[in-house]
Amino acid sequence: MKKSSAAKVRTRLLDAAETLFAEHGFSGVSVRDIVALAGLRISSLTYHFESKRELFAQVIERRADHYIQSEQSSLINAINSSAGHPTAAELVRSYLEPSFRLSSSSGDGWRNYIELAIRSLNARNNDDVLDPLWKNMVTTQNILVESFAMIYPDAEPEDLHWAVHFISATTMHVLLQVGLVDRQSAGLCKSSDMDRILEKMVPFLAAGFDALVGKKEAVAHAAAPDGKAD
Amino acid sequence: MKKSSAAKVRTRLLDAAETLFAEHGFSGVSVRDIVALAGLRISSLTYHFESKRELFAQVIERRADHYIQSEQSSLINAINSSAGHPTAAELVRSYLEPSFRLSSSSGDGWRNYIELAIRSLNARNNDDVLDPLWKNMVTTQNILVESFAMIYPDAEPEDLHWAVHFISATTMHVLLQVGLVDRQSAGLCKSSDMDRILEKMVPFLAAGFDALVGKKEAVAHAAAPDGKAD
DNA sequence: GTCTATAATGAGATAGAC
DNA sequence: GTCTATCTCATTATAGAC
Repeated sequence: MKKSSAAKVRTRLLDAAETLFAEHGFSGVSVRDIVALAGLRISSLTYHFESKRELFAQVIERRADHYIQSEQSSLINAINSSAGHPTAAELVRSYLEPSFRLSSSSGDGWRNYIELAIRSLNARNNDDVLDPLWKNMVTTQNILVESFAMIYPDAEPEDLHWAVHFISATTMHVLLQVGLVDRQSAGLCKSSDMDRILEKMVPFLAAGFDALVGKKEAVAHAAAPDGKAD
Repeated sequence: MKKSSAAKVRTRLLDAAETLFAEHGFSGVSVRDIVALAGLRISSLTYHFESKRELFAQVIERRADHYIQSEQSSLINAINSSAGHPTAAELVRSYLEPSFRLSSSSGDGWRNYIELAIRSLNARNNDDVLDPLWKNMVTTQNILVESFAMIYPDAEPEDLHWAVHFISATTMHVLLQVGLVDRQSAGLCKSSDMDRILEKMVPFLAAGFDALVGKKEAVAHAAAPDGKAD
């Protein structure tokens, strides 16, 4: 019962830390809170991780590769499966889908992780621990930019970056599942209903993208059925 | 030098707290940090504010009315000045403009305040201190929903709320000025360039809105040049 | 590997001189 | 109104028994 529960204790500590960090942030949580939730003692935490900060680092690291890979392979898959010419809506959907699916998967683990990652990356104070996550996020964004560049070959690079900026901004905030929309709509919309949000968000963002980047001499949303669409 | 600097000391403490809370969050800052930045002693803080939490509450409260009023009056103004029939782009612009203007106004005060407010509201753990801010945010959102309902009378209420959700999500994240777009574009776009962002963001969001809400039996992104557009 | 016990430091808040 | 000095408690981390 010692060797096998060793790994399990480690996992329990990571899970507890993930939950609490997601809820209250790094500074808002004490190691006492963490070991209490895990049903352990402080010294057990120090045995498996050398410090609170190191524990945080490993919480971030644990799911990082899986998360990044899900996003990037989904994008690459969308490009390949459409013979290198996906629609804007397909690209947006393939960008959103992995995060949304993971965030609403069973258990709170992935939701907590995604919220923690987003809040950490959005903080002003950028801990070195987050550097790999940052780097991979930049890569993902650029895959999206380059994918869009393929279907909008005349677009200004600046506009592509702004559009992707807006897409990721919306995405990151939506993934936080802040309850504002629940309250403003008196319960008609739920910020946790990721399926419905995906359905509504894809056309919203695709049209925004087209308006910002796909104009040139044609108008975006009015009568201009030339090329582009098929 | 005592009476006149009394108010100034209070302000210095509020300013220091605002700056540090915006940078590191409530839990990430100690009262020692705050009084150090203000060039004072802890007991001075306790004299003017009874506790750290009370200081935080007054930081939030200090600019709340001005902030909320700017947003709401800008929206109401947009409706009135267009004789009750503004365009989607006008509405979006009037929604964004006050926050953007304040955020990039001289000094860091407003930028810090807005970031602090957004991060606090987006936290899972909702302190009672934020209740008035929450309430006013919901009101603002509903003004926007109702304004859009005027120009899209056939829209489903649910879609209006989702669209406003996406608009506010983008806005809140953009206002945080996270440097992702700076890095992904290698400096071509700056997340602090609020003027340029406003210029690009208005058509993006307006088109997204139109695609989500302004459709009905027509298709969103393909050739369907009937009615609607004029 | 996990425990109890405790060290060492930092936290928020207060007392009382001036 | 602001200071110095201090209280009290919570925090991270470690020592050493088992």
